Amino acid sequence: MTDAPEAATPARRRRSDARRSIDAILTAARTLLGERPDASMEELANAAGVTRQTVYAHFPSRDALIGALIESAGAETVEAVDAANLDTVPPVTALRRYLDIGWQLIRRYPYLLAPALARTPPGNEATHLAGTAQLERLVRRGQRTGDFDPALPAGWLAVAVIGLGITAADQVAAGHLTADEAFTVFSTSALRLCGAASEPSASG
Amino acid sequence: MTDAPEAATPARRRRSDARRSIDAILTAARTLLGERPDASMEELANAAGVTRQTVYAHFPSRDALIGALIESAGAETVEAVDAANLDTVPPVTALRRYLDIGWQLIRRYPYLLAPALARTPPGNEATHLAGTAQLERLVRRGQRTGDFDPALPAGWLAVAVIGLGITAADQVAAGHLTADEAFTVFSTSALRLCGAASEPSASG
DNA sequence: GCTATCTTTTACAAGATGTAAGCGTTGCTG
DNA sequence: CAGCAACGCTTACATCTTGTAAAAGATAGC
Repeated sequence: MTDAPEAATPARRRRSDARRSIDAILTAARTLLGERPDASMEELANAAGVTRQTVYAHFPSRDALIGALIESAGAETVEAVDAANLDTVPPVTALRRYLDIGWQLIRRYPYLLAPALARTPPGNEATHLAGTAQLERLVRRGQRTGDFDPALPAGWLAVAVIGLGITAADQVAAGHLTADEAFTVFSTSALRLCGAASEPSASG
Repeated sequence: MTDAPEAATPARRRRSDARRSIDAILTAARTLLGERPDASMEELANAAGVTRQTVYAHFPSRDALIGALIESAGAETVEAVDAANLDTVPPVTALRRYLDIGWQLIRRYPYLLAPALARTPPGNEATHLAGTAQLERLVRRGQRTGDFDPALPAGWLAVAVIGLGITAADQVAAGHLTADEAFTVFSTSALRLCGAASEPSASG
């Protein structure tokens, strides 16, 4: 999950306290950046219980740290989606499951949609793209089977659905919707956008 | 249009060169921040042909400058929407016009959706809200007349449509779509989201 | 216990944001 | 046209933040 900073070195042996520090930094950054995306490196280090230089010892720059966070959350989600066996269920059901997983991602890692962090640091677009690629494949399958409207390109629908999720999360953050309300309108909107035949929004 | 920085002082008399400086700063900031949202105040000042301190003479802080930009663009758009007489045409037509105006706003002022600028500086949420309020009213009218699906709350649909526009603009910026393609899928998606009966996407 | 590794301390450099005072310049206005 | 007030420019300073660097102390692993 929480991968080593340098992706180049395949499996460098680290001392236990080093791993502990890295984990503490990532955890502290997750929570603190979720509240204040412009927190300084010093604040991050203090929250993690280490000094600023220790942070730099593991992450060469601020962008690298943020990149590790995004990478971590993205990989986790891709894994969850893969484990959900979306290819073996009807497209509408698969989309519902995908929305559910994606919504949990946004809720658990609110820092992901913090404006200052939204600009993807170069290098880790791969994971982000992997997430949308999964959705795009799902949409394309649904269009082939006739469950989704093929009028709009699958690539667009994928990013549009993700955009709707971000909008919904923003509404929660702004206090305009509760989390449950937001997920309901998000799901309904995403299904409608994909042209799915309107079905009862039964959970599960 | 380009209003004075301090909204408190109602109509303070300014010298002509002061107005010229303010205008040069705003214009330069528009273009430069559109390209590089993290441009420094010094770069902004140089682009405007003034010194950094002159910028600070008119805008007390960076956020204040950005706020003035957003305020300016927002007011301009609200004005354009008001002038479009959206209340006197069928809701679907009105929505099409609104999408057109909104799209032009995004295209003309790409800096508006730059991540670093997206966090609205406190104080000028009013104009932004005014823009969505217009859309929300439009959607609500369409729901009353039966042209739009009333299943989803109008407030959500309004922000969701705007979110779709931002997503579409992002796709253009990322080079995944041309501007024309993006507007097409954006319009189609927005209409579908509102539950508008599918009509030929005739322009005008 | 020894040693490589990790953390901390201390120091430095660069860049950005703001603040402030002094002086020259420009544009109104009488 | 002359004077005054407003305005812009220069210079200087303070602070915060990022990032680099080296040396000394602490710790884990063997």
